[in-house]
Amino acid sequence: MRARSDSDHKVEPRAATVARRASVLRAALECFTRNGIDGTTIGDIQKSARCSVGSLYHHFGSKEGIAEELFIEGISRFNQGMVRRLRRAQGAEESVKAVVRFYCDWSTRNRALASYLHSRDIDFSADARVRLKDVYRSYIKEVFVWFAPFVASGEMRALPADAYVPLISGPIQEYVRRWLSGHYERPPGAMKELFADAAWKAVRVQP
Amino acid sequence: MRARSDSDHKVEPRAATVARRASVLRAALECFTRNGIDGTTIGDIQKSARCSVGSLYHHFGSKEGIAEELFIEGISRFNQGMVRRLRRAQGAEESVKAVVRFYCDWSTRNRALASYLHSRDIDFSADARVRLKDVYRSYIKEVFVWFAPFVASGEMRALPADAYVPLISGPIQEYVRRWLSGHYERPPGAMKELFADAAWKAVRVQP
DNA sequence: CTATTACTAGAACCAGATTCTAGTTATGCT
DNA sequence: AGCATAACTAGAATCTGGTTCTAGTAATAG
Repeated sequence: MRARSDSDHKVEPRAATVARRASVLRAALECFTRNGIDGTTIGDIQKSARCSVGSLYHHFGSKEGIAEELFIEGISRFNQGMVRRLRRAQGAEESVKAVVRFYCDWSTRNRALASYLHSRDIDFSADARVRLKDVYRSYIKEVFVWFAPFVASGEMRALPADAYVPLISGPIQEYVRRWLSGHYERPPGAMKELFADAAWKAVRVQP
Repeated sequence: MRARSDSDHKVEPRAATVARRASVLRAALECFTRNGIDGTTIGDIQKSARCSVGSLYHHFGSKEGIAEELFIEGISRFNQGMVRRLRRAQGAEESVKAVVRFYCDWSTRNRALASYLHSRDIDFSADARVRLKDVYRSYIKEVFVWFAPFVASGEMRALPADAYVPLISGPIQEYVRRWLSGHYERPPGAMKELFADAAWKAVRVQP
């Protein structure tokens, strides 16, 4: 009941592997949040995850590898949530506003991870950058497929493709970033509807 | 012609000091850009700046210290430029659009520094965070003094104070960030007016 | 001209990331 | 079942590179 079809040669990882990787990532996020990335040592993660150095290096290759994995997994989780949320929305206005609201809600609910995701995306290995770009590309495709009909029907403005994300989620993103780094007091929830309205105003047809 | 008033006890740094600090920061930015922060060693910076380890530590205390200084200086330079640009603008609409345009132009002109400024702002020492907050606070005050009359006169919407920056510069910032990390092809200049218009629409009174 | 302080140099040190060797445990195959 | 192979774990040994320390040299003040 867990073997894969015989045409699929990819090996199913052991249950223990999955658990260990997850526990390491959990531990790493905890340490990174408390002491920053540079501030945490392999030893810290090791102790917190109750595993050996060998194990860490077997699964992730390096400290940087752990950081990259955590980042990419976090982004993936966020993207999945967003797509799921979008599919429940009805119509253009609802959809645009759903993007803003989800961004806000998710960041509030997963504060530590959100903070980590904001902290970096440079300094990655070439390999990680490629993986990240793939994740991003497939996400953006799904999102565009969702919105394309609204543009076609004339409900949303026709703009250069790269303009939509900044216009819709730029403001809430910037607010959340500043809130996470302690510059703003009020939780993003307080601004949610304001930014949702602004997003819709920015991309709808008609002033 | 360079002595300070006798009531001022702060010591004027030597010319050589100023030059050395500057050359280290220049070298550091170069290295960070090429190899990332973790990827550059003290030795790299040293070689690139043609100075000794002792000198580096005398001036900056640590590698992190160099990174922080570079960051804070970069932000300050940006802020100064923005304020200067703003003072040349006439009226509310001009001013709002000037913010977007300046952000765009500056990032394009100082690409390496802009990229560095986007790459982090976490992982800083408590001291650096305080300094950064000060820089930011005094900047935001100047900007708000500039815009307050437009709100008072009813040209711009009255909103929670923390909403303006995200609404006005959130989109261009997000676009630039993605452009810098290679996700977007078109230089921000191509989007400048689009985002400037959107910013104005977001904060003006009247739909 | 002397005292003081800013600054530079580079060798020594040391923390902590990474590598290596020797295992142990699970899975697949016959 | 019993063997072969690959996944995984452990922790000691190594090595890179950040930091500290000592001994200076230049500049400024009185």
